[in-house]
Amino acid sequence: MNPDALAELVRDVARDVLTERELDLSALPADAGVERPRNPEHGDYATNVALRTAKKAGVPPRDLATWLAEALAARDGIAAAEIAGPGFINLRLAADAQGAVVGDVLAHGTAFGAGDELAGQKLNLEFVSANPTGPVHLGGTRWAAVGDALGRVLQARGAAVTREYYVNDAGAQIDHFASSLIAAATGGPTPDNGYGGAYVGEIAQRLVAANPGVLDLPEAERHRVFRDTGVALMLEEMRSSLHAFGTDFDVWFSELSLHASGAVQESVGQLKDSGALYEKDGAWWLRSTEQGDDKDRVVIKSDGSPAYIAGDIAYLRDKRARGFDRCIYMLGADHHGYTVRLKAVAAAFGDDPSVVEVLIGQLVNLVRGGEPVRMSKRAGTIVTLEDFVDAVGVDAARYSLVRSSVDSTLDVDLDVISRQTSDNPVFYVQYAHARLSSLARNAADLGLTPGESYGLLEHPREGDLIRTLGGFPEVVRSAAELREPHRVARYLETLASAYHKFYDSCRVLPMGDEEISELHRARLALCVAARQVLANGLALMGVSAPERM
RNA sequence: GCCCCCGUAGCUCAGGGGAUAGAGCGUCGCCCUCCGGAGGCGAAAGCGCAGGUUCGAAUCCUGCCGGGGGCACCA
Repeated sequence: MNPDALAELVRDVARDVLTERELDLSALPADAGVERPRNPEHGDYATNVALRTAKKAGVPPRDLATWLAEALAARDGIAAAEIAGPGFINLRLAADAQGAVVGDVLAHGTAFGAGDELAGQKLNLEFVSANPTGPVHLGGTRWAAVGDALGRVLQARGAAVTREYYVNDAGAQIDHFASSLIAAATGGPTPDNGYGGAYVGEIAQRLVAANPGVLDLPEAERHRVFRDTGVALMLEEMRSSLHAFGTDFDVWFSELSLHASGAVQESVGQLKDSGALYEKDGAWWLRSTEQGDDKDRVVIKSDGSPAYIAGDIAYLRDKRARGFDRCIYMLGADHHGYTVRLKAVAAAFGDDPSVVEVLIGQLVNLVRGGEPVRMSKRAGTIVTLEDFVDAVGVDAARYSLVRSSVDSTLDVDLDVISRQTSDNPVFYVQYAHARLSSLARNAADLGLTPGESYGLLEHPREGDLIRTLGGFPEVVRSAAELREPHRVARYLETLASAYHKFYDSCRVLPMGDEEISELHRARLALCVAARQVLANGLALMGVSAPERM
């Protein structure tokens, strides 16, 4: 019996009891369920349903708990139901009922943990979207890991996900980038507001090599070639480093294309016509204060040119036209003020602002030997995605970024992560998987095959492991609902721990010439299930599940 | 001044109103006659402060203190 089934049973019994006692059925919370108590003495599962229902039903919690416990104890699969404290009911499952979870895992395989509550939802996930004026740095890397993992989690629960990268290839920064490339190609000094990293020289060199004679073009023409080709080369580099990182985008959306196609003009015109924008001081304004902004924002400047947000207006309209139910934006903390503006854009189109969902990720701080490392794209003293991966590898890099809530600023100590020791919890989780893989190989050598006598799995640590496995689908479900993929990472650490503890106490393979028993076979099944769930969880984070380490 | 995030063990971080607040690393002490010791067992050590809501608050609300990040007719 998995937690869902048990919760269903509890609600079922509660309805029976309330009906029988002629109490108010609506007192029962719809989400009444079970939880795993911290203290093992409190049973396999516990429910607070009596506490939550008693007041509204008008009966003392302990009385209600008593009735519920009696009724629960009589049900199949429940070995014991005891009242504790103010009205908790502590439940113990029969070993065979609980062990059936192992069979569930084996039956579902890679699909264990998947669900369908998001089926039919079309979600657009926009993340990274770093300016194509330099390599992806650490902040973008955090989103590359978290955004991709979130996409995997959402897909696992049934959503249709499009990963999208908004390319800011219009605007002054791009011109500064082009000027910097020209300066590098001609041996001139890096211009003010320009970019001076080593990568600028490399790209300039490649650009000139691929376009002989480009330096002899008239200035405007030369600038255009450097800008367009430079951005293309830069993007190709970013795309390939993101790919190596395990993050691939379905759509690379050009900001410039929105201007070139007239989409900006059209969408702004639409909002002018509908009265969503108003004119003041020669400019056109978005009523962002209606969504809580400090002040309204300019969409069309008084000189007639579009402000940055005009692109966002066209872009959101485009996304909605492509049929996305939700547009999720993942932004750095330095852009948090943008949240209300984007919601205001949705509202301007007459949409519910909740179609725009903005996730704010706090910044990643770099530390080296306790000293903070300053990041500056222009000075070239940045730590890039590639630097990070070179230092610790893709798995450790992704895992260390995904395992924490994006609400937390993250301190990454380069000295620590460069050591490549087992400081990182990813090794703990991967090791469990490797150990289980090894066990599977040994079992195969011995001719041991998984068995289904799950009722034999009565050791406390077998029970812990089984219950942990049973909790996986709910973890994935909540990670998707809350947009918090780090929950999966934390779960995996718990699972790895439960497995190691089990393995320390319970012998799986027959010793010496011991005969193969049903217990051996049931334990092997449990191990296969544990390995499956570890692999499924690691896959959700885009981290490999090694057979050997 | 206004807005967002954070404040939990020595460090980095978990903890969706529930019982005795957890993990990794670090410190100290244990455990290998065969399945991977990259493991297990034990010890020391913590919710910034003050109110409020609740049967029950690390969690929700308010205020204060401390840290980080934002507040453009820039992009």
